[in-house]
Amino acid sequence: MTLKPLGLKIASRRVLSDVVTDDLREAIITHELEPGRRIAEDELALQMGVSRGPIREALMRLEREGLITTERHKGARVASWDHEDILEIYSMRSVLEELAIEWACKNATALDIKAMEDVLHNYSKLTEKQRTPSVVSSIDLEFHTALFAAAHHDRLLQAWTVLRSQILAFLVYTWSKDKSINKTFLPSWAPDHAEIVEVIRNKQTKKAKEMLSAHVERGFQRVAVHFKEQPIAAKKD
Amino acid sequence: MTLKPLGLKIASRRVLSDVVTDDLREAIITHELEPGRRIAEDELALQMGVSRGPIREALMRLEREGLITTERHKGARVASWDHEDILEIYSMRSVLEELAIEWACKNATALDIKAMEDVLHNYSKLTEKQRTPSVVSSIDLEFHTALFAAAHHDRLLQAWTVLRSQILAFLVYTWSKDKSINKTFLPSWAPDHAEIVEVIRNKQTKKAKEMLSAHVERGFQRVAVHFKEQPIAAKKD
DNA sequence: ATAGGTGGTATTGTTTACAAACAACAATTT
DNA sequence: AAATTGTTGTTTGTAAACAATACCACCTAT
Repeated sequence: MTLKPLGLKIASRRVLSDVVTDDLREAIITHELEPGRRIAEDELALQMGVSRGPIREALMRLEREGLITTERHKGARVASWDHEDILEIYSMRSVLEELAIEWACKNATALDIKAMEDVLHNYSKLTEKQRTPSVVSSIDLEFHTALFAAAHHDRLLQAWTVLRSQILAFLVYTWSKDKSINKTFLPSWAPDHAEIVEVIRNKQTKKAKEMLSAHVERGFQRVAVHFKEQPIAAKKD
Repeated sequence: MTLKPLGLKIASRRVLSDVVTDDLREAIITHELEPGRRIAEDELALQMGVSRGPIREALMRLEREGLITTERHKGARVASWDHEDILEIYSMRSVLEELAIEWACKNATALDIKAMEDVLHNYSKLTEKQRTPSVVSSIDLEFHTALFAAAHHDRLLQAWTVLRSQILAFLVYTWSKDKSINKTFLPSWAPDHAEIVEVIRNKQTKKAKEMLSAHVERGFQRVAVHFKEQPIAAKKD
């Protein structure tokens, strides 16, 4: 008579450097740490109550994600974004998502489709007031993450993870300054994404790629207007 | 009367973790460390005569490059490659190179073009005997690196750097086992790549993308036959 | 007054020591 | 004999001290 072992959820063995990484990422995305801001290892270690080891590890990971930049013997700074960065990020995103949806049409399981539909469902449950820039941005990227997961292409998913962090880092801030988004973007969000799920389910690869390409392009246009040749923050001391 | 300071080439302030990273990468690419091999921090630190700090940093970087895999509290292993990996890598490479050549057609400077031609020139200077798998692989990837550099797209170049390491890691080994390569691949290398330079110079974007797509596809076909459903090394120990 | 050297200070790079987690095996119980 | 528990050894995670580097202000000499 053995007890069923399930339900315990052992909390996935998080280690200090994981906690530091997540906290720092969150601080950067919310602009609690503004772009261009200097990050000293000692200062951060003291503030978070850990030694410099986990801090250094977290900084390396966030550098890989493109959220900070580092120089030899000079330390780290929160990344800042200009028009060129937006162009790079969205051009990259475009080709990656096209590849993703192509693979998703081939490899998506019923479970993968359901995961995407769950995101749509979660969005539909939001009240008017809950649709803040931060929440909608997260859900939007959550959908696309589900799409990349459905491709079953490890390297592609990893590349997306990097882009995703960078997109979140400027998107939340950008949208919070753009009230018009609520009228032009929110109403079409659910039908647009439902349409994407549908073509994947039907494995209409060609149509899927065209739709997603246009989808990403529209996203780029919405964001790009906020980065007309001027950085949102210059590198400061 | 001050001496002219130039010529010293201070070697760009390489730091211990850089040396460890490069040495380890080299060892993995040459299969001095075979795929699946366990890497213990202590052992490696002792062997290279440094402490575990720089070792850990190097391991993290190589994990980012996809040359090793790590698990919580369980350490690192040299990555091993199977058919699925090759499929992922070349599908990724295909879309990245198409984006690269598109941007290169727009942004390449005379210097960028010259850099690519220099690679062609270096290849042409090789004697028959110097055209070993290792040397030709390196020069081939060097050309494509010059192509990505010509795109002037930082994130794209970085993504290529990751793929490049992985490709080198299995290519050198694979080709060393394939004598037929010498007859089918080597003779067409120079004209194929000269053609690519030409369309970039003439900014024939559409034609360039088609050519490069076919070029990568041929590369995939050459490699894929060596990975028919069986890994080149199973995880051992 | 300015160019160039000089030293102090703050910060990163590295080492060493210690703690915690994991894996393998021995001992004990049923 | 099988399974569970305890123990031991190995390896990674973390902390804290030490060394090297870069930055900045000051000083000196022409």
